[in-house]
Amino acid sequence: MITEAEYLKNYDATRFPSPLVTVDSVLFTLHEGKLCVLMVERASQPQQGCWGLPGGFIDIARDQHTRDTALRKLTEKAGVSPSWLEQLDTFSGPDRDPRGWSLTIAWFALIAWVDCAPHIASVSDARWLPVDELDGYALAFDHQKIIETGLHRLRQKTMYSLLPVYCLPDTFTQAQLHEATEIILGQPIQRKSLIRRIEASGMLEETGESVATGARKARLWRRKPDVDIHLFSRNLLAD
Amino acid sequence: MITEAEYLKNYDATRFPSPLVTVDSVLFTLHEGKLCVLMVERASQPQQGCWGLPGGFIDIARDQHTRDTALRKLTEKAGVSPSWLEQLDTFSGPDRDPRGWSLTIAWFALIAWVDCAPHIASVSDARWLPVDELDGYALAFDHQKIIETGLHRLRQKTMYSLLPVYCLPDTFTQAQLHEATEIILGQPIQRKSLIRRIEASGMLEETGESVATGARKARLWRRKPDVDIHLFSRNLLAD
DNA sequence: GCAATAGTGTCTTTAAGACACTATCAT
DNA sequence: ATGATAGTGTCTTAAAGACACTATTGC
Repeated sequence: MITEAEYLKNYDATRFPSPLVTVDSVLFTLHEGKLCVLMVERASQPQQGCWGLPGGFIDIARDQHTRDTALRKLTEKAGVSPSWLEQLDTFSGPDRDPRGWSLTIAWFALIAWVDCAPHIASVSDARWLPVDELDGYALAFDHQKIIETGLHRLRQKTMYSLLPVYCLPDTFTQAQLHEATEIILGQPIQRKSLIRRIEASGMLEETGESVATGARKARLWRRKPDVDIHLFSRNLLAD
Repeated sequence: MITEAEYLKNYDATRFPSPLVTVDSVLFTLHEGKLCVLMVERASQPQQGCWGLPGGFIDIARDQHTRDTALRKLTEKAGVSPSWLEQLDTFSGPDRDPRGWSLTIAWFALIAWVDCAPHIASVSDARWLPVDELDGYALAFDHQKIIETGLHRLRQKTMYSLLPVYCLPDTFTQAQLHEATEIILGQPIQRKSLIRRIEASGMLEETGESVATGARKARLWRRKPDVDIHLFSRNLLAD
């Protein structure tokens, strides 16, 4: 019987073959009436030239969690950290990456288009692709499946929370939230239902300002500082 | 510019330091009116003698997914594969394991107590621990936190599905499902609500048999073969 | 004034909560 | 027959759906 200290002194982490571990993020935004996902053109092998999710290897010297890895890679590509970031799922297996048995920890993120538009416009390898046009692109590895999982999470959570506010700028109108919700869910939503939810959630507050949108001015709203997301006990579109 | 084939020929997966990757499972069951989690007494270092979740390293020669790793380890410890198995979350960081930067993929599982009682009784290192008595045990690594995350998942999902049926034997009465739901949620549930949900879910069917429970006989139910779980659009206990 | 968008009032619908009622079985 | 547990009927309640109504603004 040895002590833990003795055991650790002699421990060799490379004795057993271990999987290749990466972290990838599905970052959604809304732009011109479409739901888009941030994709990066792969500059190097493998799958060079394909479009892949922003991600990469964990830097065990710098990252305290895989969340840090996700944030680091997203900040590199989008120039800003997302408004929403949560773990999505992991994807693993011997065949998903030609380099061998691999595992990716996928994160799910949201951001307002305006918050990163300038940065993304300035780089040539990152681009917002509308999710309904992904068929036209060669996607790397199993990233198509990861995106679908992210889409499913986005739609589910939109049914029982105000998650779409994290796709909007700091201040926004009820109409913007309404449009965002309809784009994500792909069907019409009663305006009244959303307004009731804004009230009931306690997540949002009026800024006091209004903006002209062509007709009557609309009041501006923002998320209360440091407020947690509110989960409703019923879904929208319950049929 | 090199081709992918040339690149792969020269690829060395050990060039970059990579995290220690494990798979752990939170397997819950119900026994004697208590919610229990399967724990294993650690036979070797690190954290020898502590109680930990059943889990271990991925065997990249045998496991096609981390799900297979979870199943392999659970079958070793519980002697049977769980009725329910889904991915829970990942936990990572430089300090959670003394061997170095580590990552565990946590799975969430349910099984009926009777299905693995004989096997667990036959081994000395695995035991069902009631979740409300875990304070009395030295738990390994961050397994306390992983269990709490599993508990949260179990309680949330119980509010909008019939998930507790996966903690019950193949055939069961409405009263058993009712009791299971109340134990998991920790508060009384209207019998009528559950009966309505059984009907509406389309997941269950009567076996045609009845069992005596002391008074009037109760009808037996089972899950329809290969049926998917039904998600309700409202939660129980919505207040 | 009129068109257009913002915002409200209120009736209907759905599924849960509450709880009393009836049914069946062992004794 | 009685008591206990199984199972039903039905009223109330909470929140979404539907949709018509009023309010405000630019022209």
